[in-house]
Amino acid sequence: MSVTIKKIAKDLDLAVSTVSKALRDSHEISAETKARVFEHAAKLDYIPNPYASSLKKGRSGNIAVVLPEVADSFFSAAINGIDSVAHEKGYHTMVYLTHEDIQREQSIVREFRNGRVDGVLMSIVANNAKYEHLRELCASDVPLVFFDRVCEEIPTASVITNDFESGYIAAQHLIEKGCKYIVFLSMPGELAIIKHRQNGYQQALQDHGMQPCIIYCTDSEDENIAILDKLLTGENKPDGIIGSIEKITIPVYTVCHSRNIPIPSAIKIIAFSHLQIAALLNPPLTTIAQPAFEMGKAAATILFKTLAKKYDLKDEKIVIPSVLMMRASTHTD
Amino acid sequence: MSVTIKKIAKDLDLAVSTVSKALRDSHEISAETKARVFEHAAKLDYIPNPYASSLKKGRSGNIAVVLPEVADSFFSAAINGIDSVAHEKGYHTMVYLTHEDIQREQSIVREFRNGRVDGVLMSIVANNAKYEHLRELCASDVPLVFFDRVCEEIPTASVITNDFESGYIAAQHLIEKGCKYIVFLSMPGELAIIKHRQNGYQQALQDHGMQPCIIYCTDSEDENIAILDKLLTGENKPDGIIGSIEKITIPVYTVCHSRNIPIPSAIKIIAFSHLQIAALLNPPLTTIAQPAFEMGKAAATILFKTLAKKYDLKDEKIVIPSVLMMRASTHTD
DNA sequence: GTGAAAGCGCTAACAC
DNA sequence: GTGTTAGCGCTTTCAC
Repeated sequence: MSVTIKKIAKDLDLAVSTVSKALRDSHEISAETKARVFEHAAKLDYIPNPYASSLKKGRSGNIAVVLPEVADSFFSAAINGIDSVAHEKGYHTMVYLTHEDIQREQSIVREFRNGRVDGVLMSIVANNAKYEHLRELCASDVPLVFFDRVCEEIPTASVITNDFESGYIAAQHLIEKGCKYIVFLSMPGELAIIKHRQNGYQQALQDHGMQPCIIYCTDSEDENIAILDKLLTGENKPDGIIGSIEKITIPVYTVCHSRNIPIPSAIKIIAFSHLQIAALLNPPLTTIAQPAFEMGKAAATILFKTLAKKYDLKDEKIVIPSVLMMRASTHTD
Repeated sequence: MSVTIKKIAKDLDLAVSTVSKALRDSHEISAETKARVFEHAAKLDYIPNPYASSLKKGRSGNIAVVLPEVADSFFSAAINGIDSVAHEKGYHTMVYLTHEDIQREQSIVREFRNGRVDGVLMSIVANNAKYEHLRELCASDVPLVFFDRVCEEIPTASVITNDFESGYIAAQHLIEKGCKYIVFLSMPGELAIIKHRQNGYQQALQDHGMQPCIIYCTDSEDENIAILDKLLTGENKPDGIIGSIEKITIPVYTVCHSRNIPIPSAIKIIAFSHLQIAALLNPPLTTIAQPAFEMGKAAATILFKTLAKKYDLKDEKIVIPSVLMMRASTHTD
């Protein structure tokens, strides 16, 4: 096995406790002894066993990040933001993917209740109304911070973007560009962020005396293509589309291309997306871009604040606004 | 604190060792006792402390994934592949981002040598020829598997794609499409995968009696735009471009769009990229797509094989071929 | 200023 | 079949 405090103590003819204190630069150890210990530790390339000390101190030095999927560029950026804070604080980041599966989320979260991680950052699965496992996690005193996809029934901190307002802005943008029949592509389930975007959309249409129309997509890209193909080649075609989440973008463009539906002249498209490459699409896609990196960073910052000095998370609600990136899919000039 | 074996033992008037064995379904415990233990453990919602047992058994149940950056879609897909195996094996995944910084890579890897993780999956930073930290990691008996970006000086397992051949195929594809002056966009440094792609490119050009031309890009998107703008508006313009890594794609398209250089008539573009959305670019981008998910999965599979039963990693070299996705940026029809 | 000892939660000999 | 004991590597009283 590798080099331990015991070995250093033996080599220098000291007690393990002395070495332990010296390594932690305790004031009760003489400068001379500290110097000897440090030197010998460096020579042997001593690296402390993190889990031995975690067992003693009751903290692991790890945090968990729980995500529905990482393929989505939003979550990549969020992990970057989280890691930027965690690394600075000397914490290690464990990543868990739920793949939108509530059972998987439950079994993952369950394990957090016995010391593997000191805190949890989480974006919950869609299409679900179960949250007993989250309640239990909080009851176990493991701090939990939601970001992006929050569970509003759990009283803890959250970092979100202004989804209602963004939904309103997206709809208003299409209305200003002359759209008369705007469809909102939604996802089934209880996901708060989509609900809020949808409500913003509905409010905007109502404010302009227009009739909302919600279409529900699924998790299958093939099914979504079929749904959209039917919508865009049917009787009552929309002239504006709002994609409520990033992955709906690809099927929309795919159908418009395959059916030769010109964007933006026949139909204008705006999507909630974080993709930088949206600017290079054919045509460039107007997006509502979420501040993913900043949200991850803010969520991690809150978590480390409570890890450093416990305080009540439930009043910590941060809203970081999304940004409308106007491009050619809604805009002729 | 939370419920421990000790508490269960006390409640049931048993010894801790009996409870421990019962929970692990040991044959030396009576069915009746096991039943009592299981029932009581379930009732108290007992969750074992992973680091207590790891301290004892010398394994943490965690693996590390070390990546240069996670924003790139390749690495998102790779993490998915890794997680799919790790989750099945009951392991937990820790993610570390080096941001292409060798010092950060060194300090991260150093910490792996004392039990925090049982094994490491790694894609090394570019632009670097230091690997003493990797050698030390291997010397500490922590199994290391490279994927995608390997360090060839370290004798351990690796999962890569056929980079030389792909570079050759990319060049050949452009030659077949009529290109006479093909530029290869490279990155400075020692990165093996780029070197191999570049060598394949050079071989193809040589085989066709053509003169290779390598242009080195940087980590700055602005600088790359300047470099490409100069190249594409200068004296001696190329009629074919090969982008050696995904992130070079955006500046190439940006410059072509801003300078009104038509693709593919004036210039044909092919890029090494994993982006699905390449099909929606303007025009759709021909790519050499790496099997990111499969590579991550294969690398993780090798790691768990050696964690289950130690064997010599150094002869395990897996090559998973990339796929040419022919699209309109190289192809008129 | 240094050391001895207890113990974090769990496992694994080795008794009985 | 069950219990006792020692100990993984480290921290932390508490003696000296």
